[in-house]
Parts: sequence; structure tokens; C-alpha cells
Amino acid sequence: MSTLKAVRGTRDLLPPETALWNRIEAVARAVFARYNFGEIRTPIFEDTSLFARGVGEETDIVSKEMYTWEDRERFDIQSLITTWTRIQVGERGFVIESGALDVLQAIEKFGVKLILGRRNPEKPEFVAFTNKVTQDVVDGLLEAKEALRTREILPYSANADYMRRFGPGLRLVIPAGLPREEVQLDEVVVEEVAGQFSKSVQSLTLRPENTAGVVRAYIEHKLGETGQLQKLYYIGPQFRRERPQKGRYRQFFQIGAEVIGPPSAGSESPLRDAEVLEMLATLLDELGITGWTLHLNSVGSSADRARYNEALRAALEPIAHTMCADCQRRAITNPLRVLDCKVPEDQPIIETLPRIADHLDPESQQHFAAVTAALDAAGVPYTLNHRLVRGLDYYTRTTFEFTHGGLGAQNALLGGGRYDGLSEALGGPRAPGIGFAIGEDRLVLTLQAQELNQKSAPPQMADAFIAPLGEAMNAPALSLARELRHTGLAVELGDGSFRLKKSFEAADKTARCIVILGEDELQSGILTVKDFSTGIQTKVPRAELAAFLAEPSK
RNA sequence: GCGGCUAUAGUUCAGCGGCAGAACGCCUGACUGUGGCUCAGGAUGUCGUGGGUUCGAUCCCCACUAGCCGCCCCA
Repeated sequence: MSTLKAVRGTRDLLPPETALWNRIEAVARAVFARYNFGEIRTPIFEDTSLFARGVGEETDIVSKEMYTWEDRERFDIQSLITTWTRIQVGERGFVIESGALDVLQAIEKFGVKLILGRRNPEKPEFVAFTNKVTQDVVDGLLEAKEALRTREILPYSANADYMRRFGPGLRLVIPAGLPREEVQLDEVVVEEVAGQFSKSVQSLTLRPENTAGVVRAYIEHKLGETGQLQKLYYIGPQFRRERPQKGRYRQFFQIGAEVIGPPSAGSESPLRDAEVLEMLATLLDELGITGWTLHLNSVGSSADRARYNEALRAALEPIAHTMCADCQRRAITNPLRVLDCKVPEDQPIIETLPRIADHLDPESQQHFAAVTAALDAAGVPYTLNHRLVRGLDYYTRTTFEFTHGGLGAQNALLGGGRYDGLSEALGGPRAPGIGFAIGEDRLVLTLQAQELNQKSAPPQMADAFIAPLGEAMNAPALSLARELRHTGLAVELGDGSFRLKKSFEAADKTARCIVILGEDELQSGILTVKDFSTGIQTKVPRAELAAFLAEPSK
């Protein structure tokens, strides 16, 4: 039997690597706090249509990279019951039975009294609401027929046995169009109920990104009604079914933030854009990421973008055939992507293509000019990159990306932009916003690479290792460890079955000091402490031990 | 989803159509309550999984799975 492994594109994060993750997240939280952002935690899965409407139906993310499934629990049996009951109670006035508790409750709510097969023992009718015809159901029905033939009335119970109470003329009701599993149905009348019961089956999706979820929450909780600018950050896993690569996983982690609110709160101001970018520069600096580059562009309003797309398409039409195969395809399917082409031969051609900067309306131009002016004033370096076009439909005006060398083909550390129309697209109020998402996995890779170039960080060490001498010392050792740990010291606890030599070896790898606890020490209350960095061995009274260990060793 | 490379001990990796290897790490002892250095000894394992070729496959072939690199796309 093969052993179970983490599924493709997912991985375990283990110590000591997790220490780096924690440090990154701690720095991010601290920076966000200084900019007055608060944390938001949205569900890890959402209604699929949120992403279809938010991220864009035609994007690769939505069209082929999402983990989407139909939530069976949300099969709309209530709607089936409602329809069926209306017909049966109204027209035929008969008995309804089901064993599923939620069904029973639903029926009761509908005002139908449950009668357990008594109405017409000679010709009882059994109605089971189900969305699947399984062998279990059929077996139950057949048994029920037998039971009724012998006039046996079985007590009610809310499990599969309930079926045994009914006999000839059994009817099994299923919604029209649902598959019948491989069963023999000769003995059972299967009646289909027409209706739109599958319409309400809810499609769920593991979030491929978090902005749509945040905006959904903004709308749902009417955060716009506060009149305040909402500054929200999140840290958490996202999911995309892509081919895994270094720095690209199927479960990956993003640290992101959004500034969103009604226009009256200043959400549209270019100052917000500049502030977010300045915050990102600060965050990367404080994390110790060196050599990042901020690429900046404006994609204008959605109308600008549409106009530009047409201009690009028109410009490409006569010349696309001279370009690489990918570009020829992109020229038709997604002209904006041509700008991302990395084939050297295509570069001169791309330089001649129209630029989006020339297709911006005056407001967008002004907005962008104000963003860059504020960045200049704050001294945040950036590179204008008119070829930076983001892949998500919701972006408008300012778009940006921070890149870092040494990440290979996945060189973007983070990306983001303004999304002035997203809230409306999701059925919410007007709520312009700007946000970003940092690829935390890539941040980790970058920092790990930098640490390799410099001296490797010292592994985290406990303050002390308690070495009990002999198993009789184990219990006193735990007591001592508890004492020290309560003072805030990090303590590793050895085992009395270890020889002292082994205790030393173990201690040297996990702690700064070893505390020896033997009969002598226990009797006298004077403990033996050896500091590994200095090699000095000291006798310390138990009462002073915590203070002694707390002193940083030189 | 497409193409290329890779998969051997806990780790990093050699290797060869005929008994499975090194280094580091791990365990034991030299050394009964004093580690690091040293010395002696020991255990490493379904050679990714499943087929095929062969007298014989860890090695050659095929498929699958996974990782890495590139493409697509994107954070």
C-alpha cells in the first residue's frame, strides 16, 4: 500500500521554516497596524458566482484554475417537498412520510400531519423524497411492502427502517432529471417531479484570491454605511489549480490589504494609492527584502481599457503574423497579453504598439499624475511600465507590481491595483478601492535566498535544558521546568534515562544552558548550570535560577 | 493544459545489467555525574509506483505519480 502524501501542489511547512513565516506575518501585522489597518478574515470558500462576477468569467483563474464543487447539502429538497406537497395534499389528500429529520421538519412546517401508514392499510402509499435512488432506498421499500403484506405495523424511527412500514403501491419520488443509480426499480413506482430543484444547488469554490471576498463582506455588512474608509488586511491561504512550480503552489498564501469605501470618504483619492504603495515599500524594507522594483502603470477606466483593447487589436492585425506564435494567438484572444511577451525578436514591434497612457480619459490621467507626484514627494522609487497590465478584470486606473530578481519566471512578489467598479459588479454600492496581494510563499523564498547569501541565522534555542540524573529525578525535573517556564523562559526537558553525556549532546543542540538536576542538587537546592557559549559551570541556588538563566549569555 | 529535466539512507548526492555506496546526521562504546575534538564499532533503504525486456533490472523501455525548469497564466 502506498503511503499517503500531501496532494500535488500542497506542502507542509515545518520548523524551523515556520519561524520565518511567523516573522513575516508579525512584521506585516505591525506595519498594517501603524497604517491603521484592521484584520478581516473571510471564509476560505465562497459562492462560485462571487469569483465569476468579481474576478471575471473569462480570466484563466475562473475559467480553468478554480477548485469548484457542488455542495450536496444544499440540494433544495425543501423546494421539492413544497412542490410535491402542494400537489398531493391539495389534489389527492394523502400521506407523506420520510425518515430524514430535515424533511420531517420541513413537512411539518408546511402544516401536514404525519400519519404513519394508517390511512389506507390496504393501499398505503409511501413517498420518499430523495435526490438519489440508491440500492438502500429500494431495499427499504421492498422490505416495507413485505411488512405491510403481513399487516405488521412497525414503530417509527428516524432511520432507514422507516421504509419498512409501507407496502404495495410504493412510490419513490425523485426530482426530474436526476440520475438513478444502478438499481432494479421494477417493484417500485418511480415518479418524477418536474421543477427547478437543481437550480438551487449551490456551487462553491475555494477562494483563488481574497479581494472579491473582502468586497463581498463590505457589501454584506454594509460597511459603506459607516461613511468611513475601510482599511482591511488579511493573511491566509488561497487556492488555484495551476501546474505547481517553485513559488507557485495550489495552496498558496497571500498577505493583502484593501482600502475601500464610499467616494465621500476619500476612497477615490490618488493619495490612497500613493499611501498604499508607500506602505508596501516600508513593509518590504522592514522585512529586509533588498533590491525590489516597483512597476507602476494606469489602465484607466473600464471604458478606457475597452477602447485601448480595440486600438491594440487594430494595430496588431496587420503585423501579428510577424510575431511569435504565442503573440499571434494573443493578438486575437487577449491583446493586452501581447505586452507581456518576452521573445526578444518581438520587442521592437511591441514598442511601436499604442500605449494605454494615450487612451486614458482626462480624469484618469490626472489621477495617475497625482499618484506619481505623491510618490515622488515621499521618495518612493518606482518604474513606469506602460506594459504592466493586470490579469484580473476588476482593475482600473492604478496598477502595480513589486518584482524581485532571483524568483525565476515567477518574479512578482506582489501585485495590486485600483478596482473602482468591483463593488457595483457584485451588486453593491459605489465603493472605489485599491488593494494588493503579496505572495507570501515568494516572500519566504526571497528571504531564504538572501539569508543564504549572508550568514545563516542562528537556530532558535531554548534558554535552558534540564537534565535529570536518573529516572527518579524526572518528576522533580518537570516541577523545575514548570517553575522556570512560568517565568517566561523557554525550557527543554531531558529524560532521566539519558546518560549525562547524552543529555549534554541533546542540550547542546537545543538550548543555551544545561541545568543538571541530580540527587545532590535536589537535596542542597543548589543547581549546576553550564553555559554552552562560555563553557563556564556555575552553582546557582534554585531561587536565583530563573534570574540567572534570563541573563543573556555573552 | 503543453514541453524538458529529475526521483537511490533522516539529509545532500555518487553509482552500476549480477551482494546497495559516500559524506553529513543518527545509535553504541572508549568515558559510572560533564557535551563539542578524537578513535573504534553499528543501523540505515520496497533504489518514487506499476508494468515490460532479460537467466537476472536500482540501472534499459513504457505508463503513472511527484518535484524542479520553461510555456500558458498569475501573487
